[in-house]
Amino acid sequence: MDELAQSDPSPAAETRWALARAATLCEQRGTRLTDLRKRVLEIIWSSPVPLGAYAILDVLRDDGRQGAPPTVYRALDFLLEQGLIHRLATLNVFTGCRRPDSFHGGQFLICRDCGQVDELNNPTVEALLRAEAASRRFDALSQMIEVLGRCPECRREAESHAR
Amino acid sequence: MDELAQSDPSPAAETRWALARAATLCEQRGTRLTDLRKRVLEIIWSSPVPLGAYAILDVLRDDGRQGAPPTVYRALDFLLEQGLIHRLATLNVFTGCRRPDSFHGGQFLICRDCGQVDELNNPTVEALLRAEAASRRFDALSQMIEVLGRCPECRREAESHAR
DNA sequence: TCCGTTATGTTATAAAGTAACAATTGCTAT
DNA sequence: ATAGCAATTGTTACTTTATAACATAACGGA
Repeated sequence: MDELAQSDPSPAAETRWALARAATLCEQRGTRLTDLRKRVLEIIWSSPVPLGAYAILDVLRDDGRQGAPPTVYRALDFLLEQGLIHRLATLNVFTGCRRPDSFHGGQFLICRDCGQVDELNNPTVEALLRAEAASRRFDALSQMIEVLGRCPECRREAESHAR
Repeated sequence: MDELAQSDPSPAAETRWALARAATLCEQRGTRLTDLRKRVLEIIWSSPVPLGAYAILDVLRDDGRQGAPPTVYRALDFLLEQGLIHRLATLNVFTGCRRPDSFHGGQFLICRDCGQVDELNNPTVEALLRAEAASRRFDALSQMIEVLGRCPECRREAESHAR
């Protein structure tokens, strides 16, 4: 199992899957998924929308844990390095990665209204961009694709209000 | 003329082209390219690398102009709305748009080392992403693609140092 | 020329991210 | 087991990026 199934599992099941997968991957790689890092990953997966660093920090504090910004940012850096989360630069938020086994560029649909995110996986797009880079002798290290717009629910919502 | 020629004009010529094009477009659209907005656009085009808002503000102050952050951000908002510049979210910087006539998503190669930026224009990628969005009933408003890596010069540089 | 709209000036503050150093934890080799 | 080293976390202070709110000025049509 290296990809989260598309069968729309419950959020709690997704979170369990992500944590278990992360633990396995870190063990294989000889990196340490500490309590703090695991908790940050859990917080990210437990949220229906991507969270900013300070929102994560608030949850940690609610846990009763001590913490300052560097606490969160260091955990986030680790999770990013391990490919367990993505950072959405246009919104300064973080979201769990659904295919943490293969390092890959992020492809996201981001709802401008509700903040929900859908992760795409279009290998053709990735290949085309790699080819564009190569043709310009550019050494591509990472790809980030962020499509901003409106998710189906918010779209329906907006249309019903318009009437 | 609706696209900056690929024949590698001088930076000064590029800047002149961009300012003239912007003036025409704004007139056509009935929007006002004021002195401040024009100057900010000129500052952006005159720089070999994309600039952050505060770097632009520094130049404005060197001009002898009064100014605070909102001064710059408002001008930038206008230029973004008009499609005259792009914002590179991963770096919090702004760069001139080479095809300001057609609103379009940005596709960029960004050099991690020197900060230089190359704007791509791959309609296939754009169409594929639009199709992905549509198949999920997602209403796509804008696409942002940022490929981070190393430009040919910095690549050569790095390789020569490695020896 | 008056008036409403749009743009800019100004002050203050919010939000996001990092530097630097101290304290702690965990692992390894004796 | 334990000394010593490396990795992680705690803590303080700060930098950078961005916006809110309100005052002033410029512009453009009745």
